[in-house]
Amino acid sequence: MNIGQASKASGVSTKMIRYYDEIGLVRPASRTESNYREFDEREVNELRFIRRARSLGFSMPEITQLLSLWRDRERPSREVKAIAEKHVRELDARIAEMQTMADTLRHLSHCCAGDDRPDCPILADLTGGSQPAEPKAAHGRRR
Amino acid sequence: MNIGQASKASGVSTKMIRYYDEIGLVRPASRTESNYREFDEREVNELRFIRRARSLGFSMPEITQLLSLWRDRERPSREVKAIAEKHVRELDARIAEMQTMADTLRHLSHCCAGDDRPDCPILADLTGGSQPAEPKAAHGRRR
DNA sequence: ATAGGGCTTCCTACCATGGGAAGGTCAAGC
DNA sequence: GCTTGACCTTCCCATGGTAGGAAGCCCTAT
Repeated sequence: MNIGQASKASGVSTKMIRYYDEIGLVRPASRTESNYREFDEREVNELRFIRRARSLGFSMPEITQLLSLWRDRERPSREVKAIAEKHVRELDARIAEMQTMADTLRHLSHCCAGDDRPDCPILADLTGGSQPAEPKAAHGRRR
Repeated sequence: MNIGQASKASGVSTKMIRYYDEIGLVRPASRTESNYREFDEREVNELRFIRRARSLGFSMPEITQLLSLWRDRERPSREVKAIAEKHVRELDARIAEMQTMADTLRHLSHCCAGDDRPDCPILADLTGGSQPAEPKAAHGRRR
């Protein structure tokens, strides 16, 4: 199987297959006489594995770990589970962050008339934001 | 005010201030005789604006739009609101995507014993994933 | 006047991905 | 056997937002 067929079979672009090869995520593919990479079912399965893991948001280092566990028939499932759970925690953290952003914006949008007038709580928030702009009344500056 | 002071006052790194300058997000700062950039309160406010908008997840193109609306005292708040709402929709979409990933992984984790044994539904999913691997038993392939 | 720190520009890297060019290779049809 | 077109190879470039660093100029305080 050459790279194009492996690409179709795995759903990973030829670009990315070469890249994974280059960074050592998969073992360097064997080559034909004329220097073409050649792939077998096993390697295609690895590519599919990577594709699926990427689609679940795993980082490349995580995938490196997962791949080596996957190759190891003696692995303790504990280790796989630990990686997955850590990743879930990271996802949850990022979700919470974005949720906070979205909620803030929803609130501001809700308060914004959205008509022809220029007054806009959204811009007001961006202006002042978390920093209270300048106190201006310099003598009694709190904090 | 030179770039270092503007950076402290705005919370934007000098690196990023120069970058925003370079890509034209803020107007090129005026220069002293010795080619130092100089900033006034108004420019520092713009930098704060950008920082706050970044922290709400707006992209640079969106911030470009927001900044120009912010500078325009005649803007209709409608336009600001539209940008914010579009961004909220994008955030929600990305949140939903990540939520799906997290839920999938939570389910798989839940099904994984997480002990010394090698059997692992997480790896099994990554192997077969959405693609049913190869049917192998070729005659009766469901779906 | 000298030291130090701030300023300038320019180059590099990150990460995963894709676009494209230049040139070698294979297979099919004549 | 030769042409054609599809495929392969490597190499370079770009993305986006941020950071690190080097070389060299400038300012200020001692």
